[in-house]
Amino acid sequence: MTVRTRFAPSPTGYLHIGGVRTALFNWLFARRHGGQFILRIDDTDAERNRPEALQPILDGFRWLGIDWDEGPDVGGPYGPYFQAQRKDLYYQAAMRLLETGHAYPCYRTKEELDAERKEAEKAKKSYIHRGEHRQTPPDECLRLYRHKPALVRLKVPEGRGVIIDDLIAGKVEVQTEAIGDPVILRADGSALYNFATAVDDIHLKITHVIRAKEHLSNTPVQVLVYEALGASLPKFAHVPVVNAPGSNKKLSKRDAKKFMTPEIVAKLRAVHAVPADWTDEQVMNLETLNPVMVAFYQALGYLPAALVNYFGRLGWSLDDKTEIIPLEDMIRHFGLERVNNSPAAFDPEKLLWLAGEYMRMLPLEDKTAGVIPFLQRAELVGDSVDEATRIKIRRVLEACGDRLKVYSDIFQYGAFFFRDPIYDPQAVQKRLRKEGAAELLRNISAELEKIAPFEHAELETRLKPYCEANNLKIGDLNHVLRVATTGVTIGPGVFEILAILGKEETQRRIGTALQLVESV
RNA sequence: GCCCCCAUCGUCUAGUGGCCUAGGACAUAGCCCUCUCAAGGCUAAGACAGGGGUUCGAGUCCCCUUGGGGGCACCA
Repeated sequence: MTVRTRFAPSPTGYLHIGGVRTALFNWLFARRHGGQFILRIDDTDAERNRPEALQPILDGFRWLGIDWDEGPDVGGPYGPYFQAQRKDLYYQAAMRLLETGHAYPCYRTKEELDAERKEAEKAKKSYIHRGEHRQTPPDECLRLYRHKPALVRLKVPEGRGVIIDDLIAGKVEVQTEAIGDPVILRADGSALYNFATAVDDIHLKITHVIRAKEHLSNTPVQVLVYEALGASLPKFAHVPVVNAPGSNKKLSKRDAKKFMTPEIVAKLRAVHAVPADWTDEQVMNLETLNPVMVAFYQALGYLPAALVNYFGRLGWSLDDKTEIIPLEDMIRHFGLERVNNSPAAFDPEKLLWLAGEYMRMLPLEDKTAGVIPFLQRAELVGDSVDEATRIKIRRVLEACGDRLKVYSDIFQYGAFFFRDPIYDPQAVQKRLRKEGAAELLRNISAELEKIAPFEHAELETRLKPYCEANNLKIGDLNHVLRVATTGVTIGPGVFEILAILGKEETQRRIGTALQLVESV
């Protein structure tokens, strides 16, 4: 039997990290065993469902390279893949249960139920609902239901345990005494989650249900549905939740606001992920781009491979030391046996480190192609990039070396290559407003004028003797030159910078810097 | 309240009774390299939640306590 796994997001929010991790585990497991990975959309809750929230989810998966064999856009033999379009299936299954005596209609009103619940609470007993039609014969139940549709409840068998042999959580047993007869169908004929999920998983021939740990306590009910429907059980694997950084609380999209610190807002502005004329208030209220969402990392220019590696390692390990696990290796070795059975906290710093490692491994050509959209969004290069610009970008990237961990780091290390320097007052104060700095700059300028070709090696071999002759340290010269030509104190090596800028531009910037210093 | 689950450095993890004086990684600190910033190299600090058992021997098995999580819906 071929392995079939599924991920069933509900389009109520955007693709967030915990979901991606769960989806990735499903995907890896399917790929590892040459099976199929299915995307099913749990959109039965019309109130919370936002149709526009689906596209970002699909886009996010595609960006990460998590593809699905069946689901939205691609179809498949067991469709439709939207629960909202599968209502007939649930209804039919519920009718079958009614016929076979595994379910019964329940005419109790909400008020009555609430009262019973309150009573039980008062008596300090847990409330386990058992409807009066449990004992009613199937044909009578069916007749009643046809006559007057109502809630349909599953008849939970009494006096036995339900055992879940979970691939991650181990053996879990629950007594049926602790399970109230669950509603499987509302009076309007719509299905409830626990029922719809089981019906779908049966219909989709899912062999391995890999999902978040919070569903573990739902599983006994679903197992009972499987049994009532006469279906064979899939394997279950409940993946522990992902916790918020530095906490033992589950990472939640409802936490999104908390992540919107001034630092994050500044970061989003820096990468031009939001319109420049937005107020801080507007950016703060943006719920789609924050560290809980995958789109955030895309906007900042994280390499998708790094995210996949990170999420793969969050709760799963290859061995006792491997951190960087290329996708092919992950697929080859992924297994549920090595998934931890305790929650893991999301660590953005380790993710950043991994992003840097992947960026470092990326061929220059790919890096160039990847960084261009970021430069375009910031309007540092035009919409169409000609060959000369492309070569320049490549040279800039080469000069930046391993400094780039994510694409948006280009703004920090290389923006000045594509626009005039923005002189940082502190840098100017420290390096240019020093005694003799202006004169030094003028002298260097004269020296630079004599250098040809204006290349890294030539600059270095000519400027070093100059320093020695004038009793200067190379650093003294470079600091001044760096601030004069870039406006800031950080960046690639100064000789590389000058070579990329070219003699003319270098001289022009030195001139600007001199004017700036002498104007006050 | 009831039911279920979890527990190794700050964080991700290795560990399935002797290989553990508990290994690796991120982060942290120091040093080296160096024109800045990164990167890199070296070094340091840092954990078996607590208490009982079982055993010749326990991070590893059992029980209790504590702490945490999830569920107990006509949400998914």
